[in-house]
Amino acid sequence: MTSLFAIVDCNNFYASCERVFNPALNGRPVVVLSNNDGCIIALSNEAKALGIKMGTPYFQARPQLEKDGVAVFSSNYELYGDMSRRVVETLQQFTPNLEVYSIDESFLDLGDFYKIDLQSYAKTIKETVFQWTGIPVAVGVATTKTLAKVANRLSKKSTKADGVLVLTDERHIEAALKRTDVGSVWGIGRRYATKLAGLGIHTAWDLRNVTDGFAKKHLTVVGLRTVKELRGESCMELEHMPPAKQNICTSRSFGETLTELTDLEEALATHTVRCAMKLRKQKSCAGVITVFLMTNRFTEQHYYYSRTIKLDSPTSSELDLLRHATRALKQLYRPGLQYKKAGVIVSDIVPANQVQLSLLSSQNTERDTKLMHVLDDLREKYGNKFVKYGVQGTGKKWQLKEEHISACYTTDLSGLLKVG
DNA sequence: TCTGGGGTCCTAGGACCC
DNA sequence: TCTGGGGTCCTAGGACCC
Repeated sequence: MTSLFAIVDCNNFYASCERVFNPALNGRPVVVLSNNDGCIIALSNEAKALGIKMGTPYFQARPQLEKDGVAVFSSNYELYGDMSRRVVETLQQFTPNLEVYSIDESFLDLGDFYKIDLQSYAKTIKETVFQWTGIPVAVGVATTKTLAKVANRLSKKSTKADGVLVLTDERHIEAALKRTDVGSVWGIGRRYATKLAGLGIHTAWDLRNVTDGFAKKHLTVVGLRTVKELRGESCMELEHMPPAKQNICTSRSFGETLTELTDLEEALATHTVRCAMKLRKQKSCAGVITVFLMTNRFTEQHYYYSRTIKLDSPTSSELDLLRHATRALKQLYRPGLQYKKAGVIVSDIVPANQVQLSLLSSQNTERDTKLMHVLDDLREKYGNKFVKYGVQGTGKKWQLKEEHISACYTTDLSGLLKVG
């Protein structure tokens, strides 16, 4: 029984989301910026054609963006998250065996679909998603996830394929792998690509033909799996239910550099609350909390300052976590430093129902748990800003720079009032 | 002046134990 | 002077993904 996977990948996802609600942008170059309007993280095809590169700092690209009339957006994750959900719901019409791999990619298990015409089936998926959501996607089909990724990538490059490529024929696979740089293979990053080039491996086809021993020696067991997948031997299963996260991190750069303890406290308190909410959402508790502060990593050698605290017993209460985060911050803080970013990481994560309570704290814990339920419900109904702590402050100073944010078309009803 | 955020997995080496 | 060997746990660092 051979496996069969499709990967559905949204084209230039964030840029496409902006377009869905602003059709005047069709045919125009569009870019989307990272948090704080820092870097370019998404480009429409027209923007790519202008030679603009992913990851370029906004301030560097700005002259060209203005000259070429590129539409620029701050990232709007509320909008992208909602559009992502719509795409997934559409895909679920095709199969329940689906893995949401990232905000803009899903794997579909087509294990039993060999008998059907895969080419026209994949085309139907693509057309349906566009019809229902307005998001253009590309579909790659193959016997392993890694080969499906290759197919997906090539489907976007060929006008003949037009966003749909089924890669099951051995001759086609060979041709496809010969046309794929080794660095474009899923699992081979920049470092490995450079290393492999030094060893005479330049294409995906070269990589497919190395020995197992070579792969393991130079790329570890992870790379060996990639090589096997290129040969058509499926080593990566579909993951229906993503496992609970083992670390959860919430961090942001500040809109401007901060020096005062109280400003840092406000920012960190907000990150801590969000971290606790993520923790509770996956029904976990954390045994360790780390607070970090960063100064300018581009100009200073020592820019990362962190403090890790082991908790008496794992918790998901933001009251507990706030107390420890504040204590850690006070130990970390040095007057006179120009801080650019702060964050909270919780780790040593265990399922909430497995937490052993220490006898002394159990009464508090029970009360906290009830309180957290109430807070989560209120935030669900009225939004995150509805319930805030004094220590979170007004946030004016540290909040993100978002000079080009679009409206939350899909979730924000107040937008309708403004228009009407 | 400006340069994102949030994750995973593997390996090597040191600490520690018997 | 000499100072085994094997197992486990933890951490830091390095690689990758979107």
